[in-house]
Amino acid sequence: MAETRDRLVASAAELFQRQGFNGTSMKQITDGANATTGSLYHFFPGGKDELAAEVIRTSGAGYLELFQLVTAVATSSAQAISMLFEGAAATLENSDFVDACPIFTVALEVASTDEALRAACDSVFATWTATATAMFRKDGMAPKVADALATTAIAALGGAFILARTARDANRMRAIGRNMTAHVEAATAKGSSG
Amino acid sequence: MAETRDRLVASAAELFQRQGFNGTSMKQITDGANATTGSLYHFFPGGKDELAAEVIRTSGAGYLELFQLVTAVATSSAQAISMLFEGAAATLENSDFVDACPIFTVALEVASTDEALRAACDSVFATWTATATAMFRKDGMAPKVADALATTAIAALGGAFILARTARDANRMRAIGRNMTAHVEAATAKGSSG
DNA sequence: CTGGCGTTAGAACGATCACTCTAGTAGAGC
DNA sequence: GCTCTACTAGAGTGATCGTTCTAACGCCAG
Repeated sequence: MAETRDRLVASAAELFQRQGFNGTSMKQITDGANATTGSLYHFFPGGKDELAAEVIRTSGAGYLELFQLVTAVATSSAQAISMLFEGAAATLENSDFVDACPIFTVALEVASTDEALRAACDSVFATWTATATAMFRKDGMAPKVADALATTAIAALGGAFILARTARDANRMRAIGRNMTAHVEAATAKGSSG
Repeated sequence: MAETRDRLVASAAELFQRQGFNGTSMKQITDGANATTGSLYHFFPGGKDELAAEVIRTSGAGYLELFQLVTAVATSSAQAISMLFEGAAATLENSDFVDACPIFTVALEVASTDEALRAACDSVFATWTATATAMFRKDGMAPKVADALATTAIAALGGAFILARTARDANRMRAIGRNMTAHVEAATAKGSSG
């Protein structure tokens, strides 16, 4: 049963995205994973911090893969952004607004209090930004411009999670998505012409 | 000494923006306010939840006032947005990246687990959105367009707090601010001409 | 001085926290 | 069969959690 470790990570990820890092207890994690305390500390001797770091890495890599899939399918950067926000809106609706991104949530919560987790979140954001930057650069955008635009898109997505979930209204996510799509379209036009 | 209540709210607000709702204990709050448990439960019989709701209301009103001040000084909507992000970037730098907005933080943390706090955060976001919407409407924007743009700007600010604080880099906040400023400029031009 | 009121003081409560520890099971290699 | 290793099981640790409770304080009214 090497799957126990995976179940623990999955359980923690789900709980973190619903109730955050500090709001989630080890007991909830083991219960959700059908595992025991002994197993948890066998796989993660570093305790909650080590488990959380693994959750952030794993989830971060998963979302990155998802984004790369979207960019592969999309016919333009703007469409990729549009699909990204629409997907997030659908996820929110389908989970009755309980599921947000665990990384945004944990990042905001522990950035000032847990250096290891802060660094882990930062690494994940860096991979996302790099991928989005590469996409925008294909449109002929200058490196700095593409990087700033990628950062903006990710920030808008993170903020959209906050607002949409707090309002329990996925249309808020969609409205933000439309604005970002238009912004990317404008930036793309300018970048490829200039 | 009616100030004890205020000190408790101020202490809680500061702690919440640094370490979140669940990451902050009642002892930390009373210590920071130079108050005792008895005083805390005298002023807030509803406990941590009631205190947090008051923090959200008070902080929310404070930021609203600040934003209204900015709009009064700014010569355009775009400039107001620019000033807003610049101010946030400066705050982050001056606090060595420990101080974020307590409302964004608490909202993301408890939106799924504490209905009263979720509603309190939602109310605050609604006042912010309404004020920003009104500003954009003065530029001739249609109601729905203005509302979506206001929502986008606030989301970008919230997300910018996450990214800038996690990266410990205020320039990330500034880059996002420049993008949003440009986006508002474009929307303003379109709104007032169409 | 006496009584009442708003506030403070902080000990004490049961619950739960993250975590440790010892005992045990299951399967592979010999 | 035996041993070794990987993993599971869960009771137990002290600390800390949010909260309750009783006692007392300072101050004004009579």
